[in-house]
Amino acid sequence: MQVKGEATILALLDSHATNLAVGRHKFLFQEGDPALHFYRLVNGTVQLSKMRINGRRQIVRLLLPGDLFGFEGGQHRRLTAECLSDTVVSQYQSEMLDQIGDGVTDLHKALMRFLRRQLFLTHEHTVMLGRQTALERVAAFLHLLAKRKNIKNGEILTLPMRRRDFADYLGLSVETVSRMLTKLKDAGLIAVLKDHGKFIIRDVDSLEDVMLDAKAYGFS
Amino acid sequence: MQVKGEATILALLDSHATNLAVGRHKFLFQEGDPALHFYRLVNGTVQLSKMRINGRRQIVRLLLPGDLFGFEGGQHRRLTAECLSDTVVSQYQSEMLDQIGDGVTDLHKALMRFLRRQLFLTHEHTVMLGRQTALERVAAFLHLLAKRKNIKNGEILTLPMRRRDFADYLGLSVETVSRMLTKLKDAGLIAVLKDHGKFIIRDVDSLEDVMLDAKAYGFS
DNA sequence: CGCCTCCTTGAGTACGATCAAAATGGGTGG
DNA sequence: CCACCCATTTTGATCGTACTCAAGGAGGCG
Repeated sequence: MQVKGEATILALLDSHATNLAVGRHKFLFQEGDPALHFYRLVNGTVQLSKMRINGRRQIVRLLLPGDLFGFEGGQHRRLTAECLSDTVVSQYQSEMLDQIGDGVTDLHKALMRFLRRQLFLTHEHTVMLGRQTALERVAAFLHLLAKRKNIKNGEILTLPMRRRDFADYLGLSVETVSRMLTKLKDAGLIAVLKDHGKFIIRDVDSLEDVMLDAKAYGFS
Repeated sequence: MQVKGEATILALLDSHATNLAVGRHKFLFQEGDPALHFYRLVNGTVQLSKMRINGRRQIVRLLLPGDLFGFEGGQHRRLTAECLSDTVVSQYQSEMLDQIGDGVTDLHKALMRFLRRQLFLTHEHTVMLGRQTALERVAAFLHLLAKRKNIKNGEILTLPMRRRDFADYLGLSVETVSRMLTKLKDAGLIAVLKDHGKFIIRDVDSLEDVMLDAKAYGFS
């Protein structure tokens, strides 16, 4: 079933494909590039990675022949695609994702957009777990929720999770989460209310700084 | 644009929706359940998690109102969805994902399936980075590639990555990867060839055991 | 042959986990 | 309303895993 599906993709796409040969250690695209195409890996190996400000890198996906990639969403690349070996890819216009099939409903387009966004968000999570310290993770989580819930400095962030859930999201122990919250509290970036699920966000921007590089911000 | 997209989803889906109210700490579904529906979170907070054999848990996604979930793919749930607060969700038949829009092409269906599979794979990666030891990660990576490339005991696994890439995929340092490979070599599960990109896989099943729980297998 | 890159091994350190105990708070029943 | 109990969080002490820094080996290529 899966195989049949992939064969179908191949057949339908091939009439619109441009084939590219790319050398070892060459980049197909890099973070920030405009996202004009998506790809199908024909031969070779490609890795998708993200680079953090402090130079630490996380590879979020390893691609083998048959894999599609480069449609993670958005106008610009949020990932870097590097060829690990001499590689052949088929290249397609990104617009095809919306155009193919005249009867494609808005619903389907929206679902696709949603899935692509999920993929992006999961990649962010991957980077966090692979390449951020405990303090950076806790700061990143609070920052994420503050942004998503549009919470300004001085306002209350409510999240109904217990510390156990908090820890299991961040890949840490309960105790470490608690300690990092205390650190952020002592630094004046948040206040922890008696109701343990509520925090006052005192300084969103500093949370972002800590999230990006706790050491550069001045923590230990 | 994003907002408009989501509003469109809402409007189109609502005619087919069943609304559910679910209490705090109740499960919407658990790993292994048949996957008959997908959902839209109307109110409350839901978390998607995976439990490892040794009892360690990783939350792979936190859902807020407006988020869609439950279409990660496959016949059975690979995630557990737990309500963190009293929650309202709209429930839809999974079949709608394939049926809606008569003009939906095989290409679009295949792309959707592919995206859903990617999401699943990324979740696996997330669990690895959040809740597996260095040795378990290295074993898991070799096991993954051996399976994917259909390599049997005694055969050669070629991966054109350098140790740097290996490490950045696993969220480890180069030195740690090297040490863990040596451990696996000393235990007789692999052999490391002079050409550093090639390994002989000596015992796929044991690699899987180590990947699942290195301590239970007998390491350190 | 010699240089350069990559990998491995070694020594010491540090971050976060684990184990243990104290503090805080919520809920229940008297 | 208060006293008690239980669950949860915080804090403390110790331990262990993986990181960092450093040196040594092994291949590849000119």
